[in-house]
Amino acid sequence: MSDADLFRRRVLAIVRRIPAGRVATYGDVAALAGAPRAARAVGNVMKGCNAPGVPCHRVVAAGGRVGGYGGNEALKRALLRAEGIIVSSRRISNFTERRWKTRGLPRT
DNA sequence: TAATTGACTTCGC
DNA sequence: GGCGAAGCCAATT
Repeated sequence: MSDADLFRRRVLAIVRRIPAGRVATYGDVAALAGAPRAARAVGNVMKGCNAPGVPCHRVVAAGGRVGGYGGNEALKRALLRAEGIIVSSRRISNFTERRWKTRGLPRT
């Protein structure tokens, strides 16, 4: 078990904790995982999406952008919308409300 | 071990 | 709103 594996496990655990109808950004997940600048690394972990029960579609990009989904970005939008998240083209309209906040403080 | 890649983020044009 | 460049981190080859 290497640190990298631990990081991946941590990311998956965090994503799994995202409640339905809420979304978190790659940066947020990365920060919770212990690497505030590892948004890209989080993306790499999600790419695997090996763990079942992990709603990878609830992880979106910063600024309310949907981000990607292995090429099935349309599916991701559909899943999010099905959970009450309003998505326009590639942006989440109510992103600020639906964002999964652990501290309740938006960045200033 | 080194180089490349990617579901990122931010800034500038 | 769209496109490109630089910076960042971990996984993969």
